[in-house]
Amino acid sequence: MLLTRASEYALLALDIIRNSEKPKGAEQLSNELSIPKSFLAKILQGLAKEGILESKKGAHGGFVLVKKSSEISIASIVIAAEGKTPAVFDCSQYSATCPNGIIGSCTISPFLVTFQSKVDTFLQKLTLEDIFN
Amino acid sequence: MLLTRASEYALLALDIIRNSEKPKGAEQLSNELSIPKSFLAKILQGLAKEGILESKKGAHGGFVLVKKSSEISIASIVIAAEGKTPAVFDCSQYSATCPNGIIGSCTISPFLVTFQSKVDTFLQKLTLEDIFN
DNA sequence: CTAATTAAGACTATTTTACTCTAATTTATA
DNA sequence: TATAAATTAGAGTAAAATAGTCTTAATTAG
Ligand code: SF4
Ligand code: SF4
Repeated sequence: MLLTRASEYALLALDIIRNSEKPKGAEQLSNELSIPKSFLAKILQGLAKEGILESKKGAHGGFVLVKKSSEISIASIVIAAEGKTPAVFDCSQYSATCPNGIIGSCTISPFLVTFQSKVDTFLQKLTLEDIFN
Repeated sequence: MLLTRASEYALLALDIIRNSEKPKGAEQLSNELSIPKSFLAKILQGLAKEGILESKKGAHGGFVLVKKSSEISIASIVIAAEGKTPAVFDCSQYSATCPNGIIGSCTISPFLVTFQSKVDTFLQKLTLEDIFN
């Protein structure tokens, strides 16, 4: 699985948030989507940290979009939700996790790197607006 | 992670096997690649079942390629190694695992399906020969 | 016959994912 | 200014997937 629940929940929540005038609270979103509140809250906090959402504390608080849908890439959302960019494989980003220490001379490494870059590009080019239209 | 160790080991092993005249045993491969023998054996058995490798039992046995490298898609290897096609997400193949039962009306499902199909196509078009050249 | 090898399947260990819980902080508004 | 409604932070837990192990059986070249 390239994506986890975190990305799913982030995208589902963002679709609701972008269609709302007022800030949407974590509890309200979790009800509408039938997903665990604490978990969703965590994810939304992550999106806020990355500057995708603005969070308003206190009564009548909640989350609102800061940018236009067309200015938010799916890549940025997924990275914020997962805490890292989704990897095709351990070493597909040269993250130095080769158990054999053979990165560089590995026969399949070039394939993995190309594959990863295809995925990266796909996600970077797509925006929130794209996927909901 | 879209791919697991099983795919990595399968590909690394296949590169050695295709460059060998004689059948390659699981033990020999596991030594050359420094990967656990039992685990590799399991994976090779899977490749044999899918008709990617031929296995020869008994003394001087081992594994050989049955088709030409250019006739073996990476997709078929990965499917054999993983036991299933690598999924972008739970529901990206309409495998009916939607916890909300909203497949069909889900706002992000179209995106997931397109993403999955991009990945599928990429892996289907690539052959063993391609990635080692 | 026998040593070398694959086959099959149950089992275990490790890691990652998917949460949960509690306490602290902020803020609109009554 | 008190209060209730929210986010924030971080530790902790449960479940699932990954990555392996082990043992026994079946083949087969020599
Ligand atoms: S051996 Fe190759 S594929 Fe495996 S981790 Fe190292 S670089 Fe990556
Ligand atoms: S809600 Fe949408 S994304 Fe989530 S599992 Fe169901 S169909 Fe897939």
